[in-house]
Amino acid sequence: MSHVVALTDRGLEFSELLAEVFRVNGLLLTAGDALAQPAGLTSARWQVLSVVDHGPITVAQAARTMGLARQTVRETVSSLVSLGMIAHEDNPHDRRARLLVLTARGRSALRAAERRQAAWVNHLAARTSLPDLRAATDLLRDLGDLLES
Amino acid sequence: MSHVVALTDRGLEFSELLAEVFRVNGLLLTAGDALAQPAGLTSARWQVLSVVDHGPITVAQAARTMGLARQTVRETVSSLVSLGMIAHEDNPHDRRARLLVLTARGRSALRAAERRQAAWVNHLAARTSLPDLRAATDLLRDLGDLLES
DNA sequence: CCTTTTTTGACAGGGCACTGTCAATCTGTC
DNA sequence: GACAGATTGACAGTGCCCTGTCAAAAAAGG
Repeated sequence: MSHVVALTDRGLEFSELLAEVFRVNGLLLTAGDALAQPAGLTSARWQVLSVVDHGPITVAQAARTMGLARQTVRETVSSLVSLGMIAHEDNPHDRRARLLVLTARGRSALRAAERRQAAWVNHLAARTSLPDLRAATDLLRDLGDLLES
Repeated sequence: MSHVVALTDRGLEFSELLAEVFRVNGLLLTAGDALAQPAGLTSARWQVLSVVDHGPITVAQAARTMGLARQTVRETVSSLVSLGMIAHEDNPHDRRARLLVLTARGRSALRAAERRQAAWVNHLAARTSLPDLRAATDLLRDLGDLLES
């Protein structure tokens, strides 16, 4: 056992969970893009539209809301502006930070994606046991809290 | 309820699980990078080293093993070659596809990362209930299978 | 007020994933 | 052996995430 690293049995089980998290995450991203594509969106653009839909907001505020870097949101916003889905409005409170608003095109793309997503989520959720679902969510939440500390 | 999309109660619970998967995935990536950094690695480079560690392999084979595009692995390999952690060997069976092998530097970086990871996993695993852990893994596995179909 | 600190959008550059394309090479078939 | 199809590494381009830097604007404090 020269190069084998010491993992406890528990550690091994845990590693399997981590692997599944990675796998499901990847599959979810793919599924998200598949849901977004017919609306002319990607997952990232969808998420931005969804945040802007809650009301006029600046890039920096949106980035904080989404837990992303300002620059990341800025890039996505700039492509959404090119697509005519987001427009700028002057911000009376801050001359630097213009407000983002949805255009009609942006709003209808968002609604289309949301309708598709709702059907998809309901379909998947109907195939899962509710108690198991809650238990798994709780465990992941605890794990997330543990990882954050 | 003009713009509200129809999500069942079950669908709502399910959405929470999805949010936790995204959150934990992000935290795991950050943790992985933190584990890799002292060894002079990133998560992606670490994964490539780990695959190459199982024996000489070509870029295309490694990409298939890891479930990534050839080009992605090619880029990471090229940076690892620049770092002196991976070397090329002629492949007697295919003149195009040279074999990748670990250098001494690559091997020691990999071992260092693995040692740190083992300690980290064991530490986290010790703080989690074993039955809950198995249940969550199973649910995610089923969900992954469902998503793949 | 005026100065210091913070916030903001913009720019530059890097990491990691993808797709599409191409020529070279390998493989299977006739 | 020759030809057709698959595989391979390399190149080009895209998306999405990050950090660091900068000047302008806003906010905070004296």
